[in-house]
Amino acid sequence: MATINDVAEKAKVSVVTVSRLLNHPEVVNAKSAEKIHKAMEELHFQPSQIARSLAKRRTNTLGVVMPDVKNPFFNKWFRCLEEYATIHQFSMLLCNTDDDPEKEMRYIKLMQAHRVDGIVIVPYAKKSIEYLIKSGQKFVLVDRIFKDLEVDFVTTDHFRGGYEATRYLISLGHRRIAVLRGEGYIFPDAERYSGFQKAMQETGIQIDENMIMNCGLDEGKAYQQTKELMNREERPTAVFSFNGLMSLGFIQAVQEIGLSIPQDVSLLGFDEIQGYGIFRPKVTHVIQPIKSLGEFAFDMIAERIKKADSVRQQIFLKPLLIVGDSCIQI
Amino acid sequence: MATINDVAEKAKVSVVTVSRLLNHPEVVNAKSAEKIHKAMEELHFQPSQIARSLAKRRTNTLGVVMPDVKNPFFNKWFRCLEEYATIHQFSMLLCNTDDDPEKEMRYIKLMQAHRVDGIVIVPYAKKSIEYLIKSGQKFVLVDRIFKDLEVDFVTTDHFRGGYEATRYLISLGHRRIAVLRGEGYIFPDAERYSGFQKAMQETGIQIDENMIMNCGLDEGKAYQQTKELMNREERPTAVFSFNGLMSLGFIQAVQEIGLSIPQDVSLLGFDEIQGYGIFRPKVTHVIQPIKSLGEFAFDMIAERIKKADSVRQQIFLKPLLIVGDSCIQI
DNA sequence: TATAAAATGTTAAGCGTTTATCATAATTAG
DNA sequence: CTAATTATGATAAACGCTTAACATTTTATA
Repeated sequence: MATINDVAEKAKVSVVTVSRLLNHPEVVNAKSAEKIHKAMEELHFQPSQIARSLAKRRTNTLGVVMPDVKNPFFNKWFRCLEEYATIHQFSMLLCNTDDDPEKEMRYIKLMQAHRVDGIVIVPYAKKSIEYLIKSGQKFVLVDRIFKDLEVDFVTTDHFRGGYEATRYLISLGHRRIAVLRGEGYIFPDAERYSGFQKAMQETGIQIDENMIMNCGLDEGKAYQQTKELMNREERPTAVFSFNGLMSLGFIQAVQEIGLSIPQDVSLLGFDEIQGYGIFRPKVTHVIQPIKSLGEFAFDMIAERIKKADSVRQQIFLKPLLIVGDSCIQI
Repeated sequence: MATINDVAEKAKVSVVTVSRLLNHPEVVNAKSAEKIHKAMEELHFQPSQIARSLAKRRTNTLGVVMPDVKNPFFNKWFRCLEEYATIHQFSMLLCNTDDDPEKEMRYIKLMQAHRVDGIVIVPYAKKSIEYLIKSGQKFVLVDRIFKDLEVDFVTTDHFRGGYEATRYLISLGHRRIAVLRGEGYIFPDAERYSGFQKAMQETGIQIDENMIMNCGLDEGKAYQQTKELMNREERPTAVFSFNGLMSLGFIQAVQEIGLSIPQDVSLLGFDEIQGYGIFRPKVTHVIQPIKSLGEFAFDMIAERIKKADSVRQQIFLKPLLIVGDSCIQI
């Protein structure tokens, strides 16, 4: 591949002028610029980001470390981040940890070896974050945070999401509310649950611990738990499901049992279901401002890259309750 | 961040020895190796991939250019590729084209600027591939190919998938078979349809063009088309849906109309449905060897990187028909 | 202990850029 | 036409590593 020298030669200017055009186009005059551009075209020249990175100590690339792009929430978020970052001339190195602490650590170090300018991470282990801090790495946390760590982050206000959803169910007259939740020690899940608790307490409703179902992460577990739950003598009148996949498992199980939503049980879900647009009844659900989660994440890391000592930012974004037809007044 | 010089100094060896350890560990003896490793640890040293890349003219990174990670098929594939590539010490720069030719072109050039060792691409525009060829870029095509282009590729044998699925439906006695297809000019879709045609012709069944429904890409269109299709006087006895999202749209529409699968209509889908594991009836579907698509893609590009003149590889992988309960004999 | 082999060091160039400094040339203004 | 501006050039060092060639030291072997 052609180098800057080849371009200079072909355009009959010095390499310095070419470099100037690349980095400070305003200081080279129109004629030269044109000659150089022409030479670049002809040679299919693309300045080596590698060499530039080395010289400028800036790679213009971001490391994105997340649990799993297969997860619909994360892949939507990633796309938003990518789109926004691309506009700002950043590329992304992507890796998936599967919530495995060792992978997470390994990948973080890999990103550092690549000298990414910053890391955007949806973390799993606190230890990883402590390492990031102590190694002086610039980074921002997304979605999952650690309350006692003084770092930049942007996340949905999961507590509020859980709270408002629950209040909504209560306002419809529901008292026996079941919860399909995931890994309780992960921030979003824990917060949503706290929100749920608060709403229940505030309104003086006793939480029935037997109706708090732990469903891991996938729809299979939620499906099984639902079968068990809905075949009890005393069924819940409403179910609050903590993510889209669980909602799916719930719906399927309920259908098989021969019950219907919302006549027999109301459903309120967190996040969307893949292909949800056509589901009937439309499920009432809490959505997260995914686009903003991507854009804030970028803005924050960009800011931090610009000045290491810029003020710390901790942003909680408001979730939104989308009312469908899956919850009824009782 | 510490450099190789700092390490050398701390370990009281020359930089060359450190470099040797990094690149040809077999030539440095155990004691020195240990000293150096210790120094690296203490300094949190990570060799700069940037500097290494520049010196070695090798980045050990792959550019992955694909339509959209949000697509369940692609994100599964990407994960397989990532996992396998990581084992072989490759990192991945990822970008999504949304099947926009201009984005595709821009991203390809971006990858080149980053001097990726190779590009793995699920292409959209033929023009992009022609550019790749003429610029001497090393690359492999995945899933979507151009038959008249002499390049490395790995893809599912979509023709065979379409053919075998159709033969299966025919073997169950179906004659009025409808197809929910997507963008016909994209290779997989076109091939699946050709396979369908061949099977129909071979068995002397007339294709009813009115039952070939174009559904774009999303479940919404498939949903609408299904509603139209299934409300006709003469309904198909079976439907062959070309992807998971469409199957979803179909299922929902059929349910709403009040028909059931497979009693009123059989369904055979290509690819899986998100959360399909719990769907009842289990839908009969053709699956692609996603893992192999990832691993072959990597092996091929790795081979090509090793020797530019290695023999061209064009691989068609066998799809697999998974029989569920969504198709019945009539 | 002499000799061969293995490990390390020294030096230097190179990868493709950027950037600073200073000098010179071209253009514009007065 | 001269002085002030503006644009370019020449030169060189730097970014952090690799690699080759050769010299020297250390270790193992006979």
